[in-house]
Amino acid sequence: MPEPGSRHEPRWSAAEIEAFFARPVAEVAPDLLGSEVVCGHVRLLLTEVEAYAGLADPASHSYRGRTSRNAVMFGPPGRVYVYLSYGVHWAVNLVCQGDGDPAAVLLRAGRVLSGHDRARAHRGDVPDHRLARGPGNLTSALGVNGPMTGTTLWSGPMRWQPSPREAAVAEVRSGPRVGVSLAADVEWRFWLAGDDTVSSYRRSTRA
DNA sequence: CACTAGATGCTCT
DNA sequence: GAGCATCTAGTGA
Repeated sequence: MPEPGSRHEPRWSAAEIEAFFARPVAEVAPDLLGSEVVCGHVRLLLTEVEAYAGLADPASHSYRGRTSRNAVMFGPPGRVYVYLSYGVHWAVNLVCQGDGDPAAVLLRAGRVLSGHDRARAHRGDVPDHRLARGPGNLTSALGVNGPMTGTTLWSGPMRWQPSPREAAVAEVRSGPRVGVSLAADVEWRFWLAGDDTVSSYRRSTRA
């Protein structure tokens, strides 16, 4: 939780956060690099994300319409969409755009800024740069889980704040999304160049 | 480091 | 039943 007086105290209101995520998902995704999420005692700087749109994006969970799993994507922006991947790992998305226009950004990797001991308690004995490398590892490090789906980024268990103004913005790279068999060449994966917390690219064997 | 194989169980057809 | 928005351990260079 942010402590008063620290540089991590909230800078944006709920309305400002909602407006940030109300934009087109492919614009929001690269803007998230360098911003921070907090859950429990773990704080993370985002280093790798992927954009998923709706009806125009065959790789998106919302492509084939609303289901019980993806319902949150169809709601207002600034919410958390959590789903179970491969029946084993939680993955977390931030809902973008607006009501009825489903889109979200998948959080793929981050650098743990504080709470290393808590993150390691969830993840086991791995080096710092691997604590939150990969979508499943990221949620594990943060302690994010399924029941958190639908909560807001300003009043829920997982909070988000933009990059500190003084933060030096590293170079952003983009490329195809990891592991998708449809729209496998759409370059909607974004990461910070040269960062060792970024996961490695794997193309779907079906693509 | 690069690459591969197999476990895993939920979601949707 | 098919297909996963994945991970780790294992191999070999």
